[in-house]
Amino acid sequence: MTTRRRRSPRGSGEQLREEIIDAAMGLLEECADAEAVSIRAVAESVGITPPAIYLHFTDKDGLLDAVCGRYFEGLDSALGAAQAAHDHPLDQALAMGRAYVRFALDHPAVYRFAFGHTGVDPTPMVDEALRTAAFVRLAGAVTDLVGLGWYPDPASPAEGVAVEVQMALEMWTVAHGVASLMIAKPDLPWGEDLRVAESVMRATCLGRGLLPMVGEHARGPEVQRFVRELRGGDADRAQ
Amino acid sequence: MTTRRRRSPRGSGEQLREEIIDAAMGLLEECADAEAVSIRAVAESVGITPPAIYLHFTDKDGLLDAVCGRYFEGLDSALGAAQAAHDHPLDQALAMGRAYVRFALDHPAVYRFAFGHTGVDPTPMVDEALRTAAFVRLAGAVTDLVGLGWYPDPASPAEGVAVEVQMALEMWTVAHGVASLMIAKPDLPWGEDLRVAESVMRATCLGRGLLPMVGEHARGPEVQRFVRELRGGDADRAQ
DNA sequence: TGTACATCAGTGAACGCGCGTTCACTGATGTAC
DNA sequence: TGTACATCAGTGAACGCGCGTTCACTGATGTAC
Repeated sequence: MTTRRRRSPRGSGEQLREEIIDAAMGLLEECADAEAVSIRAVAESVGITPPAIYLHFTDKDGLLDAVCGRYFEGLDSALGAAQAAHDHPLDQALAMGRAYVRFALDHPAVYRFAFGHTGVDPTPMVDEALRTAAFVRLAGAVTDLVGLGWYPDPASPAEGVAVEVQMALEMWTVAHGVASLMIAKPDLPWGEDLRVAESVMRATCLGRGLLPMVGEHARGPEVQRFVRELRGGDADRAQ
Repeated sequence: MTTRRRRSPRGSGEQLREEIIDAAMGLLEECADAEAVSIRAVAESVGITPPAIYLHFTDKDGLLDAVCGRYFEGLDSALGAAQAAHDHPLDQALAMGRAYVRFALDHPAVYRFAFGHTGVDPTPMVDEALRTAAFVRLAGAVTDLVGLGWYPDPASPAEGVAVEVQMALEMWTVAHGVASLMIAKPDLPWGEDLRVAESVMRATCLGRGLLPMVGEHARGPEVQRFVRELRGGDADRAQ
């Protein structure tokens, strides 16, 4: 049992609420297991009694939702910083991918928890995904790329889904794959830092642009220009 | 309570063991939640009493390990069939990627459970991964591709890890990303069947080969040959 | 073929535990006069 | 400035529950004679 905390003054209920979220997030990371995060453990960690939690959250799910919300806020903030550090949308997209993986690795247990439930929720997941600021941010950079002609519309657009949404989804998939597998299997030969992430994201960006481009007739110079541009700013882009 | 089952004859303890694994796997898929799989629920599903489980497994973890083992057996078998259906190692790699995603989507809860724990286990994970037949199979196809000159050794080999291991790891990452995110967010605009998986895996194969190839000097015809070959057998490769 | 017996797969009841949540309460904080 | 009082953030004790696991047991199965 930690020391008893001073009672909050009248108007500042919000502060304890934040402390509870902090504690829950800390326990989740510490134990690396969502089942170990109990109302009792969170309360003890904050220095209050279990029932006090219910003054700030309707139930345990409410608390865990808040933890996820906190994570996504931080994620969007990290992606925003990564985006702001670059001008070209390709650099922005790659930087956001790196930031995404890095942020996930910094909060592995929360990340696993946030993506460890099926999407059969009350809230439809499409809306949730679109409302997720992080995904919108990524899709924005990809849209800019399409606008620059890097990713021409495919010959056969699939099911009326915009090409930039498809591509943002694929980039998200790749970043998620790296983050998720690095968390699940940290002892695989990942090499130093984000080497694999960098390589696979770059390969996807390159290959994804080339696939439709060479579909009907292989346009040599165009392919080479594309490749040169993608490879051009390596030194600047490497973080 | 289901009907009481006939007692197994003397030598056939193995059969009930398999039935218990089946039941646990079924419950896991049904509830889509590992916490819902209790010893009691499994026992009731099989038609035995809880203590009988302990005649076949040391404890609950032992049972869940066996469930994962069953999954990985099936996965390797599915990948084997996919591989056997093609001659060219690139076709084999892509087919195995598709089979990986398809098999994961067929057992979403088990997949999530198998990848939902950190690798800080007694068994070192590198060994486990290398012993995993499925990964060895994929790495084999990639090794064949390297042998055919599709993926030349990089100018700067990273940390002494063989290029084919790096590439197999990246392909695994991509397939895992698709499977994992499709399971976690089924309502995203994935399109029909494995469209996104097909696209992103193909893009990775293409871009991954091009990245080192154009590193020092952009070799035009070589790039085009590569691209043509990759795109050549579309009709044959589409499942 | 018939009977006594050893084996051991599975049972029934119970254990201790930690959990999420409730409810009547307490007592420090801030306010009205 | 001093006092009585309302508010409400947090407490303490308890609830019912389902869990993993144990242990002495039962009784069908197979075997020895």
